[in-house]
Amino acid sequence: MGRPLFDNADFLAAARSLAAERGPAAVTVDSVTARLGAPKGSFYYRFASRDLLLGELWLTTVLAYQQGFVAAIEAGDGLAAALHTPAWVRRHLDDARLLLLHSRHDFVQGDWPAPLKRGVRDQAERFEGCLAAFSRRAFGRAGPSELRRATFVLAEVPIAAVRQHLERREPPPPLVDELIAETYRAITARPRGRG
Amino acid sequence: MGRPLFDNADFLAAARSLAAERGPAAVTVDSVTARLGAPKGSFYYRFASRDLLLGELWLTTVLAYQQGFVAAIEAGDGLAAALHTPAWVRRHLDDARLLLLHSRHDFVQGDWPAPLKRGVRDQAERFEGCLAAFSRRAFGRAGPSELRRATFVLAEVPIAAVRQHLERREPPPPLVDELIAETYRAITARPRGRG
DNA sequence: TGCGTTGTAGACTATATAGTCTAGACGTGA
DNA sequence: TCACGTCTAGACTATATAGTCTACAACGCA
Repeated sequence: MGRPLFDNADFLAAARSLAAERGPAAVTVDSVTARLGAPKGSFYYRFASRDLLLGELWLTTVLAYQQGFVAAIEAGDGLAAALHTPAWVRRHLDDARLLLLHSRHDFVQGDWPAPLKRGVRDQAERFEGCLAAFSRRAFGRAGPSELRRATFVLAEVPIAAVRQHLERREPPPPLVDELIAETYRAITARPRGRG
Repeated sequence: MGRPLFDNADFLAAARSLAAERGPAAVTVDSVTARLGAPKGSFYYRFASRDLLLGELWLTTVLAYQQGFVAAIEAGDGLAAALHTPAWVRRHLDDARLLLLHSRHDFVQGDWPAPLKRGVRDQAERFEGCLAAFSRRAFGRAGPSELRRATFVLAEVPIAAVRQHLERREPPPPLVDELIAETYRAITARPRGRG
């Protein structure tokens, strides 16, 4: 042997399926290489550490998820942004399990590997930019409480509505979209409060 | 040496604070006994396994949390049940972190220790009973989609609204209650749909 | 054909962890 | 005061894991 039998993508794919099946904690260097039939040396030849593998796994997944969300916001369609979560989940059940059933800290604890830090920061800033843009459009300004409202309606509620179906490995039913949409309308309706 | 220096409650308290600070994974037999200055033998004299400790920790916490929720449902006050989450979180920040920031499976993976199984099952049944009761009252029946709505408005949304504050170790601001209440009214309002 | 680069191969080390086991200290009741 | 039961004490075992290190195989190029 001597020529490449495994590349970065192989390791990432094995890690991805393990994480979807059994959670990020089950993604060990041994389990990944075993699934691939690869020796440990090949793994460490390509990834400096387990953290780098898991960080890359998380980051690529969150970017893929965020893409449609950002597009909806840029198109000025807040409801579509809120409904992006169930839609994406239906198309990418495994990736969704990986991303939405676990926290970022279940992938990499403590400091993130330097090569990924900027990527994570950019991702977060882009997301916050979306919240601010939406906030201005829907609520007229992007102060703290408007941003809090935006987070609630665009992120927290959609993710919460989808979670139990991810746990059961099933696509969220249409009712989930209804619940998200009804909440969206209530929270973005101009005259707020109980009266 | 000889007479009891530590009892079950001591170990549970040490585990509780560790879990709140650093998550259930950080609750190891060594970390718990170290925090207490107790020897390992004392721990295993009282708990058959780490799983038993963590299971008991989770179960007692979820029961404490559920108590106010059940009371609100039995009083026929659905909104109070939805707002119970932020209220309880404010009074028990540490326990709330422990309970709401992690899944049950982060405490005990695989099969639960036999002595706890029944407790967990009863707890789940009681919760489902509440959902059904609320469902009947708010939606007229307790079919699958009404139960799904009930879960959304009584559990998923309140917990989601509170999460980011738990992560920051801060009490949820009043705005969180507003968001939950507005959602509650929208979802339980009689004439549904977009019209 | 020989040599250097790239990557495979897997034994090896270090460390964290759950759980076991034996010794013995202390209090209590006979 | 003695024997026994309760509980502390901590060394010990087994296992999982991240990461290291040395050997060498295959390929391309001179």
